[in-house]
Amino acid sequence: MTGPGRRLTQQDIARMAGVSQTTVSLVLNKRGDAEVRIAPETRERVLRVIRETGYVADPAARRLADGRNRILGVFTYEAVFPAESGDFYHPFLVGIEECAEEIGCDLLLFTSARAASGARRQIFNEESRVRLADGCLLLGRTVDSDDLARLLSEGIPFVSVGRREDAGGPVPYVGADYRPAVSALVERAVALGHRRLAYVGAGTGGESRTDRLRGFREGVAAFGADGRHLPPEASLDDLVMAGVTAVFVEEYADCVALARAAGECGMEIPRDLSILTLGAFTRPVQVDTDFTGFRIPRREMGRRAVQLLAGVLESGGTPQELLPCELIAGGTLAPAPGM
Amino acid sequence: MTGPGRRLTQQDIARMAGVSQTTVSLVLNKRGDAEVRIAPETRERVLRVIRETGYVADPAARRLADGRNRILGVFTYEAVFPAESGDFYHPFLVGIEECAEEIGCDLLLFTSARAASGARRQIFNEESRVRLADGCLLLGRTVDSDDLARLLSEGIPFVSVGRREDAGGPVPYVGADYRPAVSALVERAVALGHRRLAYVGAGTGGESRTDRLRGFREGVAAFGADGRHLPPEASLDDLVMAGVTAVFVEEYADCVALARAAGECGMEIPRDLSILTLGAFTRPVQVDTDFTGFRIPRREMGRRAVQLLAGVLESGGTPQELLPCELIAGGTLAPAPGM
DNA sequence: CCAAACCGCTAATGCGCATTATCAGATCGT
DNA sequence: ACGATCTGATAATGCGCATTAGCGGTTTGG
Repeated sequence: MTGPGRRLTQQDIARMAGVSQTTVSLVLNKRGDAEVRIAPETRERVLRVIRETGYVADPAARRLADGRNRILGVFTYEAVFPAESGDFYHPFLVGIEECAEEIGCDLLLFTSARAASGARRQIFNEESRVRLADGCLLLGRTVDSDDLARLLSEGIPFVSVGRREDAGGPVPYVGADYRPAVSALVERAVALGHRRLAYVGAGTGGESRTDRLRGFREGVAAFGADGRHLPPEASLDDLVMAGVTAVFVEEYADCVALARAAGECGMEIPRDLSILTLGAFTRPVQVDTDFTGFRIPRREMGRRAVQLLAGVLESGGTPQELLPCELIAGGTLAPAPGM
Repeated sequence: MTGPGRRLTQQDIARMAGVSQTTVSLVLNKRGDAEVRIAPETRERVLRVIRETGYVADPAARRLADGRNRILGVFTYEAVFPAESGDFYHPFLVGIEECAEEIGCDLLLFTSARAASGARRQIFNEESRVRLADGCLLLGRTVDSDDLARLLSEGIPFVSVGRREDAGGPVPYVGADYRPAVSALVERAVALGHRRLAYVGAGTGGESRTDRLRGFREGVAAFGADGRHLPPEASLDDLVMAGVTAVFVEEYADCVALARAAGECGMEIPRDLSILTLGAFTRPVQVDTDFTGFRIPRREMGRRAVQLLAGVLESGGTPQELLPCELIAGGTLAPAPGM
């Protein structure tokens, strides 16, 4: 095909086709424009040369000239590919990739964004390549609010995967709708006779946690039950002492630990205690216990985030969307003891 | 920080610091150069403005001017994030991301490279953004040899993850060293008294398969046994009839199927038949048995590929490297019946 | 019959940066 | 005191592309 020499430019193509660089550019971009006309014959000639040489425009130059790239940046605060982070990002990425492919965009993963000290990643570091992308997707359990503010003030199009509070202005996001999901779980528990419920977990440290706790409280209020909030380190004893019959556990890991502790005390789940998880179901089938809870629509969130970002790029706006969580019946919710 | 207006350029910084754009650029790049001198005072003044404004250079312009980006392209022939492809790419990506982060590079995933018809991806499509990256990593069970040839002839730095035969020239790669691994498994089997061995699988269609088969044949020759090659669709009966006592199965899925079939016939693994897996994942499957075989060092391959690519970018060359596979004892290899 | 519209194309310009060539002033040597 | 060297900075240029203004030449309308 082409020799090993310098890469082809539009200038080269122009020479070969006996036209100007402008014409090549026009043929390449303005397919059937009204303003500028190109004779069909000329167009064909140019296209033929392009085809024969396999010319491909330099994306950097293109970007510099017109400010577009069809590249979406993906920023995360931890490593994307989970060696140890429990496949947290993975389902999101599946959705993101699917959708990016559909709309013909490439994905730029900002893996280099570590702070020098090996601390947390940061978006606007010295060598940041954010501006190479048309827009960005933000992933992470929590996102630095200063980063959000800066993104906002710089007018960089982005969508956060996960709901975010305002940060010097409304933040575009697609999140999981935890509140009605948790509330619905509370409703089910109450319907099965549970009257003393507990939420075990921080309930703070990120919108997703506060949303869960709010959903719990709303559910308790709406369906009439006693609901208490206990810290993550709450023991099984604490629960039993308080007469709790259904526990809503924020962290999945705590959920498993609690079930194990119960087993060791001779309690049977869910006969003696109902346990509901409000956390991650990465692989429902792999797990030994089939907890009652809900599924976070991670993949759909990824897809939707790309769609929303595309929309922002097209016509601006500040989309905010919450996707429903699908309830999972599971096997750890049973009628309250004595019902 | 900065208003919502146009993004900052070096020109802006220059104005604020009362110097020329050139000076800003020099301060930014030539840290302590001998040719061009900048007064410490001036340098400080410029750096201060940069710090205060949070200026970040436009990567596209940078790239256009000096031809570097610190971006590594990642090309795959299927979707990277496996919803159904059995997590094939994932371990590679873990290693790639780790290492890219270490050397301060971002990753550009060419997700948009689908052919129009939804066919196979192709590197050099009309909108290819390969040239935005300094170099590329190629992932995939098989890689189009025309693509390789073009990559080679265009002088685009790249490293293939997986060994590749020459394609109009030697191909830089890091692969798994299947031959000694399979051969070593053969040795173990022979040491346990097995005399009639079989390789079940295509043995063609990609270097990794041919390498496995060659390793098998070499092992059989070296350690003195009867080794035959059967197609993937070979049945359990075929094996039993042939008096085979140890099967080396190329495809992991076939491995599982074979074990199941054996179980249904009342055979006990590995008492009546030893089964060894050679670890080619093409089709997803539920893992349940702990097969004897070896571990393909996928993560290490990813890491190493990035290192090699960095080396190529630095100083050229055509690295070719095979990484050892770690043998897995597993529970499906036992002494031959009657030993 | 002349001005206005149209046609197909190109020269010129700018995007933001890195780099080269050069320049004005200070310092030096003899 | 005057050319030579050194210092610290800048004007100019180019990377490859997209875009705008405008050019000769032909057709049209009144």
